[in-house]
Amino acid sequence: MATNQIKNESITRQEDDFAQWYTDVCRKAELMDYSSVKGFIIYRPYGYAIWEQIQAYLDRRFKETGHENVYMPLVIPESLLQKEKDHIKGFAPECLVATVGGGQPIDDKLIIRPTSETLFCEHYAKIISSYRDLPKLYNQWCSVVRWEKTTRPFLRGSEFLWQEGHTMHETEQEARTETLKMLEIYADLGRDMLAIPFVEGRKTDKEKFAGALETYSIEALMPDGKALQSGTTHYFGTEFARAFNVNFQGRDGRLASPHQTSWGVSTRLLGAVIMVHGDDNGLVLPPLVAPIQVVIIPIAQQKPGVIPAAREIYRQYQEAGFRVKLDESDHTPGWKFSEYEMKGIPLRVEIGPRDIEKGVVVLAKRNDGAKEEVSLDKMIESSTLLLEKIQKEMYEKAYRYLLDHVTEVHNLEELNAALEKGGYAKMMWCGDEACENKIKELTTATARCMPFNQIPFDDVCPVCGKKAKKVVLFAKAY
RNA sequence: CGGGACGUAGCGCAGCUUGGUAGCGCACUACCUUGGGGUGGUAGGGGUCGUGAGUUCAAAUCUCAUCGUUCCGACCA
Repeated sequence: MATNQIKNESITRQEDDFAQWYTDVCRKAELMDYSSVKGFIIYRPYGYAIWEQIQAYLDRRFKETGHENVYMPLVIPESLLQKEKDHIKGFAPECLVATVGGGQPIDDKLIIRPTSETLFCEHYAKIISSYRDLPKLYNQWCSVVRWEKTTRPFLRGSEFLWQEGHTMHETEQEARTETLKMLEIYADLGRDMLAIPFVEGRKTDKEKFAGALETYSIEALMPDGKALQSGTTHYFGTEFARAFNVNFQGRDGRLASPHQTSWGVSTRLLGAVIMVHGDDNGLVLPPLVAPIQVVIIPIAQQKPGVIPAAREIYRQYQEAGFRVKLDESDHTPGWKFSEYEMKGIPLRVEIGPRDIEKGVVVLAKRNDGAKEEVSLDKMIESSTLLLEKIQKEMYEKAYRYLLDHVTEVHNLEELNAALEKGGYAKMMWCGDEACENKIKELTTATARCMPFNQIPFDDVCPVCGKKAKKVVLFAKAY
């Protein structure tokens, strides 16, 4: 029987209820658990390990590009957060506020950080005084709190883990370059590690970050046809710097305001990985992000010679640098197959009496269920190639799906049809927010981004009929 | 924040309509069996029925409130 016909009965099938499938996978693959407070989840070891893989990649890339890690306080005095008016306007509705400390009321209430621009600015004001102090390229790994009304594991939580980079630059050009450079690193993460093709682009004014002059994002497309904003970078100009009195003496001797950026990705990326690659048997992890890349399942393990053979195989994988697990527990092989499929482990190695006799192992790919027998001396080499192949196949599958779900539309009927099908409706747009609002009203879809790849294909905006200026992707979004 | 559904053992559920002091499957423990797709069996352990009030001789069951989960909307990474 073909592997991919065996369905794990303990999770809802995608086609029956995609949202329920997602929640089932999150819990049954032991990625997370609910806590007793709404929107605050427990990141279980396996889920956290995936995040650690992402962290390791990004942390290396950040450091290679000159960034330093710092840590800012958890709380922001209300008075500080209020200094930049667009910023506070954007975040005030979702702030969690501490009003009592040690049994006494706190006069200047403490806001649990929803993001840390203000803290960074306050600090930068103290440590920047000359162009020689620039650029400042800081990043922090932390969690932030935003009091969300509707929460879903990884996709939207009241607390989530992320990194937030905050940089200050001498010139506008340098800051703008930084904004785009960090977006590229995020796109690399998708392409090189997560096997997710992100659409890169600029946000419309309506969708940009509170207080930013420009926001860029990477957008991923989920199998239910909805888009997921997976990371953002912002160019702030000097607005925050001026509000917080961050200034420096320039090369010309005059006082100037530095140009600022911020950028972040969060544990939402886990949600993207789960949805983009998962199937009815559970999670499917790209090899490069998988905490365990290879799982070894001994068959008839109580028969003499099986466990020693399995351990020897384990040793070889370890020595070759694979992230490998050997499961010697006394569950049946069938149980173990299901278990590790649920957890999305890219490659399974089966070793039993028949294989030992023949001097082979069976290798099974998680992404498509394909099985093959290889001789022991080719095992490591084959596994290396298979993991590369899996990574590539997963990216290509996701990329094909993306291409199939970008539809050029020339009028509102086509827009509706494209959104009905799922995915992005690619449209020429006049640039007027009123047209954006109208589309949202009619379809609930929002402008995801103006992609970098701007190839005009029509002259007029389908909503108002005026001259079109930009290519915009609309989609329903998480 | 609006609308729906749901909270009973670690997980998934039945019991509620018609109140009488809690049950099933999985998981867990022990032993046997089996092992190449969640083996089969025997014997066990575990629950103040989300929480708080109320009605009643008596509440998992009826009433009200509250908290949480989930789905669909509006708002946001």
